[in-house]
Amino acid sequence: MATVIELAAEQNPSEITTSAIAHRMNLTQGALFRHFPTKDAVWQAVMEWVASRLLARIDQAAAKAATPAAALEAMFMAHIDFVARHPGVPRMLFGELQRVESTVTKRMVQTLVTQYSQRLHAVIEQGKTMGELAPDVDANAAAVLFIGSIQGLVMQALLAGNVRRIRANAPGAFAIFLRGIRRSS
Amino acid sequence: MATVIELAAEQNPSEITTSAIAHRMNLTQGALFRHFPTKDAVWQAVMEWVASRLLARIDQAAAKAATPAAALEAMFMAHIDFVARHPGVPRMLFGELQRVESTVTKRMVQTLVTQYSQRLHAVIEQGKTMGELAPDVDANAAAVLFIGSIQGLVMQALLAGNVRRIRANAPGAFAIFLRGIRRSS
DNA sequence: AATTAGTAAGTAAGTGATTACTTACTTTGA
DNA sequence: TCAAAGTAAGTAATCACTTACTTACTAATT
Repeated sequence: MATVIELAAEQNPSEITTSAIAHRMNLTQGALFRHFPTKDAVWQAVMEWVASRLLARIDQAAAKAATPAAALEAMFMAHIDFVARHPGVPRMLFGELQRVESTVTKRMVQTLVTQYSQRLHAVIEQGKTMGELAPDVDANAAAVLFIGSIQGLVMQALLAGNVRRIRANAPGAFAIFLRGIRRSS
Repeated sequence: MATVIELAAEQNPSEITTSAIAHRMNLTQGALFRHFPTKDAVWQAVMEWVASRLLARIDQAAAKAATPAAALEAMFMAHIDFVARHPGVPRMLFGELQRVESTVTKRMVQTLVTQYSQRLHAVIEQGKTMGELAPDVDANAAAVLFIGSIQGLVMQALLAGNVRRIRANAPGAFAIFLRGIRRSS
């Protein structure tokens, strides 16, 4: 699984072959099929790994924060950090969403995004009741914008071919987002 | 080219075969190679078509607007409209950006995004000097967020499998974005 | 303690399906 | 008449997956 994520950082995830995975592990291609029945099973295992790790990091970051706005910022930065550490992950997730047929792996990404959105929704609503965020904010739109901001940063990194830069640009993007939902003083 | 964009709306763009394109055009696969030397040449033609049309729509929308903020909104909605009309386009662009090697088509997407960002940058700076937008706004971060918002909406549509809904959710997302860069009264 | 049997993990060389692209030949229209 | 546009049947490469066989180790039986 670590090998697949590593390869996804170096090439188009949909073009990762079983041969490439095995070769990177210093194995022959056939050996891979002693441990996974199909290639799709490999992807399912990888997706499961990604989903659990990412959500755990997000939750951990949010738990430490004092206020809802601080929680959003911590979640944002934790996500950016996760992506910077594993540049192959967003590529894999995007790639899966491209599929039209409802494959098992696509559905796993769908549930991941759903769970992510629910967490955002909860924090935003909490921020509204606590008076930290504007009461007329559309929580759904804010969640979309939150995830979209990260996507935008990732895209910029893909364009520049520089994954490190994503960390430098993240605070600026989040600042605008927060200003867009914060209660005006 | 229209056929490719049509197919990209129905399946993973990277899995579109020359056979599928030809069949949709009621031709045999070989006939396609009378008009294009390679499959990549087809993609280059498609990308050129997309880039010129999208930028033209954006410029047209911006020209009609009275103020910079109105121009941003018009550009946003024009982009959303374009995507809703051609659901295959964002999938193609995302797919190209996934590539690691610097292919001709990837570079075309890169220039498209660069030109797009330059236009956004100009409008935002204009809005700052006219006092409509906050003077301390990071124009680069704002441009990333603008494009990211659209990506977020597209992703939501891909998740739901419903491209129409993107039009309904667009105003809410843009409202938060604008609030994030507008000069506080 | 020594032999035997069984098993998980590996290799190397297939297989059939699919793909972009080619070739030899035919049709069509100005 | 001739060139552009089309067809049908290739071709070589690549892919996921299979098969036949080997190796290293463990457990059970003698």
